[in-house]
Amino acid sequence: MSWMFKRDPVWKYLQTVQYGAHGNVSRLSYPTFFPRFEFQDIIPPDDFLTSDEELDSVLFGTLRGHVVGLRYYTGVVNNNEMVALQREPDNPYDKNAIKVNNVNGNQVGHVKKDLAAVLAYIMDNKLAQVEGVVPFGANNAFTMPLHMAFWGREENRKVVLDQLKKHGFKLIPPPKTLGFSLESNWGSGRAGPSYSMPVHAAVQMTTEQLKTEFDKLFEDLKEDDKTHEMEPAEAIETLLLPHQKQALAWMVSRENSEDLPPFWEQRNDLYYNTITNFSEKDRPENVHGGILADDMGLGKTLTAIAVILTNFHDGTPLPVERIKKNQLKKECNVNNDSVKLEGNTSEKADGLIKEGSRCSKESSISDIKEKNKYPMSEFSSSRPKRRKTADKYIESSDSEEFETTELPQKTKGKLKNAKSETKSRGKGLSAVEESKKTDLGEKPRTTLIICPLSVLSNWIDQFGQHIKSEVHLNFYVYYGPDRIRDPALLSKQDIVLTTYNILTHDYGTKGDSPLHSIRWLRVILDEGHAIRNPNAQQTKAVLDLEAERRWVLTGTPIQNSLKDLWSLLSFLKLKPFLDREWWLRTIQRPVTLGDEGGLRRLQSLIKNITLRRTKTSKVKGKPVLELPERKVFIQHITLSDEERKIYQSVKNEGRATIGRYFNEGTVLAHYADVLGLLLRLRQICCHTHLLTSAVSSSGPTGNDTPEELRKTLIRKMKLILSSGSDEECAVCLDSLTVPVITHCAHVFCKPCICQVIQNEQPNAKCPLCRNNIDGNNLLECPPEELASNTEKNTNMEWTSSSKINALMHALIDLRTKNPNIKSLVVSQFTTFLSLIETPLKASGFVFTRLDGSMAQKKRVESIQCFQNTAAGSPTIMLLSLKAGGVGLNLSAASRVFLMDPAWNPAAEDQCFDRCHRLGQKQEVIITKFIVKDSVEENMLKIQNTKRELAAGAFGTKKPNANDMKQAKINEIKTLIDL
DNA sequence: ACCGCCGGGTGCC
DNA sequence: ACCGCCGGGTGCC
Repeated sequence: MSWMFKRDPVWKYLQTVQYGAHGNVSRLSYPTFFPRFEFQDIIPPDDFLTSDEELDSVLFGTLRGHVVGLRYYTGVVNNNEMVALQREPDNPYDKNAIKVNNVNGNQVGHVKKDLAAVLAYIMDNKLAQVEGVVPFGANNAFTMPLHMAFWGREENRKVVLDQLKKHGFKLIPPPKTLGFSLESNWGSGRAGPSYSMPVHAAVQMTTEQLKTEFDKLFEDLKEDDKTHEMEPAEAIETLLLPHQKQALAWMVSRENSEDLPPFWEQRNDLYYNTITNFSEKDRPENVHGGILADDMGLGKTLTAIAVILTNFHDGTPLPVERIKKNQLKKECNVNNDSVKLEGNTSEKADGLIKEGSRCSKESSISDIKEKNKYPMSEFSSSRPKRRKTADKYIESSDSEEFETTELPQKTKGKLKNAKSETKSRGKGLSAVEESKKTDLGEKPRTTLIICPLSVLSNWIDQFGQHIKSEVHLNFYVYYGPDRIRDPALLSKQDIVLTTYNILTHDYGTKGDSPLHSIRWLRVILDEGHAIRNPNAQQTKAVLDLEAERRWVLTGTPIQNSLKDLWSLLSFLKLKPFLDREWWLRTIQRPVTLGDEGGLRRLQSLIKNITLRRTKTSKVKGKPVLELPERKVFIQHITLSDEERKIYQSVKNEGRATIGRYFNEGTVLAHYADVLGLLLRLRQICCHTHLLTSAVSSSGPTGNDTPEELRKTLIRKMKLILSSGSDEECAVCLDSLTVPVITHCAHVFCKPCICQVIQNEQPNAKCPLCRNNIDGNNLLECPPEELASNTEKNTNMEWTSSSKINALMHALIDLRTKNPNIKSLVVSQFTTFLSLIETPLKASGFVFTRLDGSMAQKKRVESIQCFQNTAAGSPTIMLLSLKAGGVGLNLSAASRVFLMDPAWNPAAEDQCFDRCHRLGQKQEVIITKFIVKDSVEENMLKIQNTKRELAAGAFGTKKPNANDMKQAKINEIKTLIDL
């Protein structure tokens, strides 16, 4: 190994945390100040992730020391290169030992032991984060100087200084200007060039400036490499819009690019990282991928499909022409195989081929739906019929035969096996291609797409829609209990589609994850923000995938926090950010502290690897998308006297209680009760019958007996589940499946939390609050109780409500004016939707329904039924606010009736966008029903505050626990007019 | 000389 | 390490 003598003093940051090469991951966990359920309703969960402990750090000062024992280790460093200090408590010679590693994680040496003695104490007790830079790293045989900066919370400053003093060390105080951007003017020795102080002192930008700067990050469409357009492969049937062609060109160029990754340059025969001053002989791989962060509805799925087919192999598209030419021949092959299959296998295989040769789009879709309708095997019993067939199929076919899902095609679709497909394509290829194929045994050829379950069917549909019918792709939907777990066969596919849950589940079952034993050509994460929680098993499962090209598609990018961006970067495997320390030192902290250099780096990073267009972005002066207008109307509702009476009595009673909490200063401790009251009020605004299903708030509980505790926890869980918030599991970040509550009152999916407990045993901790948890202490929601609640309602004699009257009036009016217009009727309360069914039926409306409780198969049916524009198709969809994912397309509707306001305006907007999206031809009119003089009006106020907050939320220091507490208390006051 | 000084051996934690 | 430190050899000027 060798190293450089010269380097630019570009960014000499002396800031870090003492994470080791792979970090102290538990510090990434959510802050623990409050139980999660207290906030989830009003402050979006993202905020939990952003008030980071590191951001509270201040610079205590710097210190000089020495790295010793260089000759025993291979790690080398340049002058002025950043190094990581890592505790090594198990060192047999000194329990205080501290390793010094270079950016690559190779050990350079140790901190000299007298200094290590005090540093170990500071690091072990997390009194400060110690970060190192080696001013003269090059050409040292035995020792080298080390500069350290100590960062920590203000309250720890004194103890750190005292400790150091006790051992005879004294920190050099930080320059008064600002701590974060420390110019290292410690040069002038013999080992390297000297550095002058920077001409300009570090500048701290104002919040305003920061925000403006951040906005600029994405406004760089004018760059050449992003305005270039590219025609998709011939195999793509759909015409791409200009912005999609731009994305295609950019993505293909990124995949094929041989450029160095951002912040790397070649210097002589070495590759040099300009941020950390690290250099090495091996050329760092560029990310053959990136982040496509276009707004929802700009066609990310189509763009991704175009990339797959256009940059199919070695930078060339899927050869459509040959396939066309050989169409006849191919049919022959298929038939041959069919004969062969018939000989040794079941009627199923026979059916596959027969069906394949002349099946309609419908039958093809239905077959895919067949495959996709089961949830993960763990969560539901498999369907015996199907399983039997598949088993038989696998058994009878030695090993080669493989069930491949053909895409739904407009004209025809096929189901056949991979073997026949490989053969037929082989014959269609040129000699060159053919020869490649033989040694292609090792060469990855398969694209893996991972998406949330909610958009799985969307991907299948879109492949069907956008690819010409004569094109044949080996496409396998790796989903359902019968999924074939054979890496050899999966790696012969062109495309494998699966969900995060399947991936995570397979990953959890050790040694049995075919997806992890394959080197993929390309991995595409749809809705990539799903991996924002670095602790989640799901994230680990994703990060462990091997791939040459990596893409993240996300409609809700980086907006939330820099942390999210780091998750994505670690998936993209962009050096040196795989290790969070370098990310924190060089970008996250500088940016959050308002440092210009940090922002510059962030900018060039984002410019390099992401493409983002919003609905209002322009291509050649024209908006990317010309969507019809969207109008939001608020219709005020006056409650009937009877409703008002009930409302007031509940409100007065609740206000008295909560007023008491305010006086006692225990509002937040009784947050569940506050939520309960608000929930009841919101329900009354919709329909008084909803009230009966509300969980009655029992008084203060001594909850000493286990049974009492159990009841309290179950009550809390039910409240959380029924309060209309989009409670998600903090482990998988997906909707809760089989919700369970821990003794520390946090709700997770049962499978997720069980996994966590298993992994961390014997000392498993709650991912949210780090309290100890025990698999035996998880409480499930008794399903019969949930069921009885809904039954109670259905047994009640139906009556209308002011809101229902208003809705029906509007719907009937609309039908009179234009019977073809379709509407979404949206509520957070599914029981309310049920109540609405009665008058809809009575008035002769054809309607369908979509809510979270429906099985995947029923959802898909419901969506297709509604999207169908044929006469007699439903004109109304009853939609629960959070049903379906971002990808849900309900563009057949042009009216939305929002029956009750949501806490989070973003949730409402997302819901509106399900019909106000690509494909919408009509003006979209949204009506929000808001009860006058009620909690609903107050919710609107809070929504506005939130919108303002979200607009200016980036980059600055996040509110701390106290700020949040105060904000919360203010919200409660607003909500119940206190 | 229970010192100083010399010079060889030696070297992370 | 062109150092520091150790410990043995040595001892007026």
